[in-house]
Amino acid sequence: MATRNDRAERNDRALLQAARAVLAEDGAHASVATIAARAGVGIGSLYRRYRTKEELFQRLSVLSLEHWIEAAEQGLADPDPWAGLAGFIKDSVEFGQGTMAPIAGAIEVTDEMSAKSRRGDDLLDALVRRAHGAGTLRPDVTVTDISLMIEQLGRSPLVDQLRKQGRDDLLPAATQARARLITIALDGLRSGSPDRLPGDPPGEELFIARWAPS
Amino acid sequence: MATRNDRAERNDRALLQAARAVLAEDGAHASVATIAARAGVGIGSLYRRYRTKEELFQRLSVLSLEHWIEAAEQGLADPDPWAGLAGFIKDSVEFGQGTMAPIAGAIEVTDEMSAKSRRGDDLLDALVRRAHGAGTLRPDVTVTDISLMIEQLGRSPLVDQLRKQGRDDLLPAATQARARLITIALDGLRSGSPDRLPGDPPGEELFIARWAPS
DNA sequence: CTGTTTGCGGAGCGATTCACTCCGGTGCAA
DNA sequence: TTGCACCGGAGTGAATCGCTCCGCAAACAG
Repeated sequence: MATRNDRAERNDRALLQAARAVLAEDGAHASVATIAARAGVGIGSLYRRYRTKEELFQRLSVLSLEHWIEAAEQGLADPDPWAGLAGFIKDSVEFGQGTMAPIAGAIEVTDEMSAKSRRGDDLLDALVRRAHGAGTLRPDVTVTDISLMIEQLGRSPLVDQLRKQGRDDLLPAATQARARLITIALDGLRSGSPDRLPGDPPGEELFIARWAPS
Repeated sequence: MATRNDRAERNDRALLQAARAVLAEDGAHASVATIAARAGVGIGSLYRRYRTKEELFQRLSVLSLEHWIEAAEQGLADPDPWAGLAGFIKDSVEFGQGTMAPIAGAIEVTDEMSAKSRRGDDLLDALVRRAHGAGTLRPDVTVTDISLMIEQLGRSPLVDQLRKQGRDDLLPAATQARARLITIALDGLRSGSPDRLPGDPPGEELFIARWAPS
């Protein structure tokens, strides 16, 4: 029917997907021209849908937060506390939650964003508490440790760069290599690890501060 | 005595240190103006010492590789194979070896760079083989896995961004938080981990390709 | 103390890139 | 065929890039 709307919707999806990819590759200086080109869409069309670059990134943030919430809910739905937590971490890392980090502080946080962020934090908190209760998660690990790990593993310099160089042939190998790292890290999260974690447990203020305007 | 040379040398050190810091914060689009300003040095002075931006980055690469080699030698000097490897990994991550990744492919690789890189690879290989022989390192982990882990942990988006925002008060907490992640990852590297690592072992071609000109 | 040298900081240069505007063209709806 | 909604991308001023050049001050030789 509405072939016009169909196309518009397809363009919108392509734009958001391209924005995520370009953000991962170019980091903070991702340009709208690159995003539009990657989406196969004119710059003019991008600006009809989003009045400004910031608005596009805000929309992208909301979508990422929604994915994050959904993944946490799925993890809680798993009857096995450890499998639920591990699946959530794997999903978040592979989805690329960490790619949002470069724009933190550079865009204004909308009410919708902070609401969804709070909701996600609560879910993750429940997920971690449940794993602690079951005794499968090493007791000295905190929620912030896990958030930090997801962010740290979520940006793969190697994958980003290979993509930028157009070495798409090596991409599967690089992604697989990262999957191995995730497994290693997850094993380190299990109970019964030999070393005590050093230092004081990190607080939430680390993650709150970064979204403050610079 | 040679107060002139003294000052020049101090400037040079400040430049290199600033270059490393700015590279960590701004990534690929680190500008010479920013580097000079951070070092408290005029742009003109920077260009007396290094004919071009590329030359500065090449020098920085050599110094990083030298640190990498030295850390590996120290690790091999440790009589305990596991402690030697773990210390090497910790040192490399905290030194920030990963911050060099953004300029890979953007600068030409000098002969000195590739020679030192080869030397470092050999040392790391020996370090890993020794740990495997002692049985303390999980057998399915390869040298590439470890290189990748160092790079992945070596860039801390959180630390970089907090520094960019001038929240120096939170820096110690953020660094400490990363130290916890290193411990977790190291525990995951130990023998006796429950999960087999997924996928095929990654090959070296991943790291070789990235230094090729795009 | 004087004249020379040496390294210094930063204004300025052309080229490039940025986010964003504006308009002629295209193809669907009637 | 006519009207028009939407599209792509050339164009715009501003900002930033790597780099050059020059006036200046301090350290040297005499």
